[in-house]
This record gives sequence, structure tokens and C-alpha cells, in this order.
Amino acid sequence: MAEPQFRTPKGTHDVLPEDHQYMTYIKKAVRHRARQAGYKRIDPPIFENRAIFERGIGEHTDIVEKELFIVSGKQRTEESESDVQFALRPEITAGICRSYIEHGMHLLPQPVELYAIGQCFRYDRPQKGRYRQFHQVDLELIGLKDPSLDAQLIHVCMNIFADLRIADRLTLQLNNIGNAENRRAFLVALKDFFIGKERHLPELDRKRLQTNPLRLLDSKEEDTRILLKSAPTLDQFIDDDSKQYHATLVEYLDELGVKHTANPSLVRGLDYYGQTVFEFWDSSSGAQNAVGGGGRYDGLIELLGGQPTPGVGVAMGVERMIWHMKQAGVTVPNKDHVDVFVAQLGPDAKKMCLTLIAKLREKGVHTIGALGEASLKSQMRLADKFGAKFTLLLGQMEVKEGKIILRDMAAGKQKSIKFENAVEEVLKLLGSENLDTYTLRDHFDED
RNA sequence: GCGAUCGUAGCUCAGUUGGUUAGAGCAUCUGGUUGUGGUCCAGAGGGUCGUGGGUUCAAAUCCCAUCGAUCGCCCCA
Repeated sequence: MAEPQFRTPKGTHDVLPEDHQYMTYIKKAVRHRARQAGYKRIDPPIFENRAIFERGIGEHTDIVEKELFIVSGKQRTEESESDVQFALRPEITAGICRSYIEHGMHLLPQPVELYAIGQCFRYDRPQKGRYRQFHQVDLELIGLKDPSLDAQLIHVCMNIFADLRIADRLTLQLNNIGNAENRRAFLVALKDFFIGKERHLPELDRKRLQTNPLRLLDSKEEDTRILLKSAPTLDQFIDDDSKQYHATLVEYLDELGVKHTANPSLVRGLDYYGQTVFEFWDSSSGAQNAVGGGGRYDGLIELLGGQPTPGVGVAMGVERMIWHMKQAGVTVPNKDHVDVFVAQLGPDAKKMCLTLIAKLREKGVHTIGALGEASLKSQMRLADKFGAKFTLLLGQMEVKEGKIILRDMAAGKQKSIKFENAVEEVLKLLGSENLDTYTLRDHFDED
């Protein structure tokens, strides 16, 4: 392929009309399920003060350490001007929590249920299902702590996956990583255990031991795994409350009929999680790319400067859901068809077609017209390529006689009718149920 | 961020051990006489072979770099 002058930046892509069908479909499913469960839509900004992410997600996580898109800006006060650094959001949870604090949402009835759909950015090396700009669906339940909330949140996700017909391709991996105190005690023990054994660790894991030891647990390095077998395990440090919490969650999930797999080594790459953590994995290919993941983050709001407030949330990757839908052969309904093609010959006809097309559209008929100077043959070819059900043909003869030709494309038959009856005739043939009319009420949150 | 593979028209690809003006199918456009589609026939447009260097009498074919995509690692959406 010859190099075009410009192309999309690395790791980004155009969402072409074909993919938009999927995107719209997914958004619809999410809105529907979220609304049923009482969630309200929110849209925090695409970029925020970078400290929000650094503090919330954790400074030693990959996301913050190497995947943050930094945006520089200037901040002016009366006296001086200083640099500020923002970051493109790598996920949506931190922004929503910031918003919860900023708008005093703790005064609302709790829990506050919020959801968002939008772009996120991560400066990572692209791969299939991993892009620098991608879309996430995000659901959050803030202000109340109870296993029933965790269970319901997961259940909503399962409903969404079921709606998209990819539920059977995913397995829910579940774990409880205890409270902050438990993890602190565990990490101390873990570090103690590795004292004197560092040399046996691969370079990467040696570094992780210092910066983010919890991540050692799901290391895939052979040497590390062997050592881990005799190392202390997290569940030895998890307190009874957490265990009880988890047992209840499992009980609730079973009650809801949500299948899950216990995964003691599941930890998450974001520091703010505690207690419940979960991920939706591709059943066929093992871990690979998670389609979604989430968990409880009871310390996050306090970390961002709010009152101690519990919360639980989930994020799902839209591109990865689309990938699964395509793999599963799921097709989505598509409204981009053409009902009527208007062909025209001569300046008078052309002019009359303008209002004819406008009237048809106003009635909810998908109408396009070749308003160029192309030959009738070319216009008919176009009508065919667009898959128009009917073609209206207005030539000079018809203009003189006050008529118009109505052709049924599939049947290959046509008749001459009065020009003023054209709209009415088309409406009758299409049937009112096939008209694309809308009211503002239906349209209102289509995006 | 690390390792590996790949990169030829809009799309899918061919292009023999480096050798004359780089090909096919699909797609696009225009025709096949007076105003009509889907099949058929004919023709046209479209590529400085991702980009930049180098080796050679000669490179899409070899070497280097770079960009991009893909795969594994890492990580997660």
C-alpha cells in the first residue's frame, strides 16, 4: 500500500460505518441494562489532572508508570503562570470518583449508581484488542458496601454479555484480596520470604518485588512460580470478615445463577482494589485478553480526598466485545438501508425531485437521489447498488404529463402514476411499520 | 517496554535463483445508439512495490534504518 500523506496515529483507528453497527448495538444493550438496574449516565472529562490517576490507580502500576498519555497545559493566576499536567484517562473509575466527591454525591441516596461509555487512552504497544485509544463501558456503585451489590453488578454484566450473545464465550474469574491491612501484612511476609532468594528471581520479578509485590502472584516466570509454591499465600492473611464477605458473595451469585471460577491468584493491576476482584476471561484461550474486569475499591474515594466511602465497579472493553461478537458470528440489526432511489432526467425534473425527496424523507422513507447529470443507465445501476426497494423515475416526458414512474426493483416491474400521488403510493407499498419516524423522546440518548 | 514475523492497486493476493514499460480477481467509472438496474460483453482510471538510505550494470526481490500491522512476553479493556 502506498503511504498516504496522513494516517491514524499508532494504535488508533477509524471506527468505520460497519463497526459502528456493533458499537451502537453495544451501547444500546448497556443503556438498557443499566437503566433497568437504576444506573444513571455520567460523562467525566476525557482528561483530568494526572495526579488523580497516579494516586488512584497507583504510581507503580503499568498503567501509570508507562501507559499514561500526558497533556501539558498552562495555569494562569493573577501573578504568575505555571505548567499543569493533565493525563488522558486510562480508565473511567477514578474520574467518576472525583466527580462523586466534587459534586457532593454522598448527600444523594446511597448507593449512587453511575455508568459511562467512552474513550480511554493508554500509551502501550498495540496488539489485537489492545489499542491506544479504545472504548470502555464503566459501571459504578458508590456509597454502600454489601456483597449483594457486588453480585448485582456482576449480574448486570452477565446480562449485557448475554444480550450481545457472547456470554458463553466468557468465564467469570473471582477472588477476594482482603482489606488493605491484610494485604500489608501479607506483603511484609512475602518480602521476608524472598529475602536472600532475590537472585533466583528473573529481573522483572525482582523489580516487581520492590514496587508491586502483589503482582508476583500471577507471574508466569517458571522460577518465580516454583518459589511461590512454598511462599506464604494471600488467603492465609485474609481476615474472617473478608472471608465471610466473599462466602456471601458466592452464595448470592449462585442464587442469581451466575457461574464463576475461583481464582486465588487473580489480582488486579490497579492499586485501588480491595476485597472482591473479578475479570471476564475468554473461555477458549485462557487468560489472554480480559473482556472486562472490576472489583471493590473501598479506599479510593478517601485517597482522592473524600470521606471514606465504599465502592464497587466494573469496566468492559467495547472493542473486545465487538471482537467476540464477530468471532461468534453475531450479526447486528442495521437500519442503514435505502427504501427509495429517485432518478431524474432534465433540469425541470431535477428541481422537482428535490422537494419529492424531502417529502419522502419527512415521512420516514430512506431516500436518496442521483442529482447529478449521469445517464439513466448509471442512475439505475446506482439504485441497484444501494439496494433500493423502489425507484422513482422522473423524466422530461413525465414532467409534461404530470406523472412519475414507480419501479419495484426486486420484481422488475414498473408503472406510471400521477406525480402528486407518488409519496402516498410509496408509503402504501412500504407499509407504515417500515417507516423510519422518530420522536424526540425515543431519540434522546441515542449516542 | 522486550523478542519475532510481515508490509505489492480501495480489498484479497500473484510476481519464478535480483533482469525489459509491475499483474490477476473483486470493487470503482464509462460504454454496448434514441430514457432504465441486477447476468453478459468491451474499455478506462488506479500502484514511484510502506518510507529513507545502501549493494549492483540492474531490486518489489539482497543489506541497514525507520514507520506501521500482527504474534509471544508484559499488562490489561
